[in-house]
Amino acid sequence: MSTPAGTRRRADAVRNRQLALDAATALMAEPDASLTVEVIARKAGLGAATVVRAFGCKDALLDAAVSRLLDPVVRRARELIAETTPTRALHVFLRELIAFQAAHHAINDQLGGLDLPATTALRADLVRAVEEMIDGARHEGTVRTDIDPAVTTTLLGETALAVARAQPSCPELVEAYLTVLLDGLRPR
Amino acid sequence: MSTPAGTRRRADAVRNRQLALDAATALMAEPDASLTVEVIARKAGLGAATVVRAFGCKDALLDAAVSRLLDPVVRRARELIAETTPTRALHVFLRELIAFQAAHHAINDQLGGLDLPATTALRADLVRAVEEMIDGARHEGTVRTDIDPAVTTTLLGETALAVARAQPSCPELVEAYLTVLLDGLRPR
DNA sequence: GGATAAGTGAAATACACGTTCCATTTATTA
DNA sequence: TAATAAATGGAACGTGTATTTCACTTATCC
Repeated sequence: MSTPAGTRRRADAVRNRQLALDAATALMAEPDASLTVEVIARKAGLGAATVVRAFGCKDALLDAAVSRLLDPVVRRARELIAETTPTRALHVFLRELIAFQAAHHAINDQLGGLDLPATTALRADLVRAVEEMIDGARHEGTVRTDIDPAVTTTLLGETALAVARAQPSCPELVEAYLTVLLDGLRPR
Repeated sequence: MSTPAGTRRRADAVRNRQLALDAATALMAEPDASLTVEVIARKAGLGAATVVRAFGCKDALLDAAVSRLLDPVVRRARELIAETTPTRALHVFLRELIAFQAAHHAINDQLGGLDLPATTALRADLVRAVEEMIDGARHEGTVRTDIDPAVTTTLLGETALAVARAQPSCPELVEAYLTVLLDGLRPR
């Protein structure tokens, strides 16, 4: 379904698709990059038409690029769940998530009202993983049980994103956030 | 400097300026409104050219509209500071601020990288007011003193905004946020 | 009411995009 | 190497914007 249908795919097309993906991914780590097809194409050393053709449309390219960045984050969440206690996993992961978001805030800023299927699926995976951490931490007695787990997850996700956004102009924010939020989440 | 320079200003021009401002202000309360000059003009019953001319450029109109919405919020902050204890002021204002932001999230979403002088000034006033509340609450012993007041203010502002954004899809979020954050802010 | 300058808005312009065309180039295979 | 289909990218196109133009309308003042 994704491999040769009736005809062959040329090697240079495959390589160029990869170049476009690399360029887009790299741009997402650059604050204030504009992420237009032109800019991505120039960075990849390709024409704009080639970049678009390789993915069908611009949004598909963005979806692929974001997914590639998000995938290791989801893996990391699962790894932490497997290797340590839920409480520790939650604390460590939250800090790492903020760092990731701060380093790629194009992902959150420029991609507001877009339909990116692969990205959406990965985000769901990520939410599931955090919910598992919170659920485990509740059983360990380190997270309050008077707030719905799903709401707690949303609260964490949204506020962490906000902190990541604002971090560039206030580096101390992250530590303050983690201190206040994790304290506030403890049972009374 | 803002009143008649060498010639007269016609009454209908003044009235139309007001209509444009009203239209823009109203649109900011409508979620998913597009805030283009065309849309604003149609809503005001005017031509696009008239709307632009009344303010010089679109951004100046947006600046005026946002300022008009933000001004009462700043006044309310000062009123609370004058009328009640810092701790109570902080709690009440935070809840009201979130409600305001949720009701006008066009202000936060569509106006990302714009230069809006009046709005920026008002935002600074608002930050100052919240800093006063936090400072007072610290002296009352309800807010921890191991975090810099400015950082605390930033933390409150950014996370409150995030919660307001997400509220539509999760109404319980606001109460959860206020509970967790204000608990987390208490001295240990 | 008439003269005059101010104001109006539909249409033209300018610009930044994503996307598509198509004449040319290039990989692939025999 | 020749034949063929795939791929390329500069240019054209379509769309959605803000802004400007200009022939016309209207408020203002005598």
